[in-house]
Amino acid sequence: MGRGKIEIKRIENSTNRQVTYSKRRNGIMKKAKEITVLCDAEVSLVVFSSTGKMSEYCSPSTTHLKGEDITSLHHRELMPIEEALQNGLASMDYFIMLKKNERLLEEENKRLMYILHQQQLEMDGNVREMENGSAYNHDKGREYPSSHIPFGLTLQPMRPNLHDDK
Amino acid sequence: MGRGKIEIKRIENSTNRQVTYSKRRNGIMKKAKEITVLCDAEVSLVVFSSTGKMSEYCSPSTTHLKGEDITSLHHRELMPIEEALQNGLASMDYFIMLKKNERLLEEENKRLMYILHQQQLEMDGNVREMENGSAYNHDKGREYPSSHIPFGLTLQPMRPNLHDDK
DNA sequence: AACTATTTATAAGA
DNA sequence: TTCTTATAAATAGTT
Repeated sequence: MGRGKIEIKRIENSTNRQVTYSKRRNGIMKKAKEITVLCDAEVSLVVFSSTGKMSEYCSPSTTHLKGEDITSLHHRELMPIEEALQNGLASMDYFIMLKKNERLLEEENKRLMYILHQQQLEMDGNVREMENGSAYNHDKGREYPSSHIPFGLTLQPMRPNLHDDK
Repeated sequence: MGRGKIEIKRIENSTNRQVTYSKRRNGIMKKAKEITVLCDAEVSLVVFSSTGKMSEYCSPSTTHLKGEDITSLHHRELMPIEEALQNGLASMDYFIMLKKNERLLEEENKRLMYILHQQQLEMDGNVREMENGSAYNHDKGREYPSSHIPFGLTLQPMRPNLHDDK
């Protein structure tokens, strides 16, 4: 879409490549914002130029979960994962599932950090309260202020041989 | 770019919104591929529809780290994170940084799982070898087969009050 | 799922 | 580089 048609292959001229990069980066960022607004979508877009410079766009609700989304998100996405874990799926399956939702990955990361911290407290002999139930807490939202992170899924990390354990 | 000009605001009609989403998602994915090829760029694009369905494009070298990229990636991205952790930044800062790169988030998740497992082994009294150094391992790639995950960054999760610890 | 009238993006030129 | 503009490409509304 310009004065002439171009083939989609690497632009060898470095100056042209940079100019085209700049124009098209602006274009794709604009498109990302538009689809977010028009279609109520969530978008994460990260672009690195060949010189290593990063540009990024992230739709607002991807950064922080909105309260009203949490329950439906849980039922749509977390429950199947929880069931899969309870059925003893190995960690690779677990990650393949997690990969389907970046927010989950981020939250799971936070929760792992929390569990890790709890374990460290326990190892240090100064744990206060350590839940051992497996039920997901349906009552609370899933925002994790740095000072207090609720305990969620009971994870069974890195136990690859539980498939037939039932 | 259509029969009529539209305002960039949420499309209220659900059917139209879905149709537009589908068209524009295809469009932005195409743009992502094109800028990758034309400009030798790296792109990560993840889009969620309002119904929660994910589509993603990831330029080839972003999907799986190529050997030759690892060192430069490490210096560009991991080192600052490692330094930040060692300087005692709280977990929120940590995640904001991690958020800049989905690969890092996923890998960090795997590593947390690994550390967690190691701790569990240690608590069970059957740990075999537990590294305690903090140096990142430059010699190996960063793929994590489920059977053996290398130990990477030494994390200090959930210690929000270390800022002035130096 | 196609079709097309228009708008939008952008390649090349200034 | 930034601005311009002819043209290619994307897509809104229609069938």
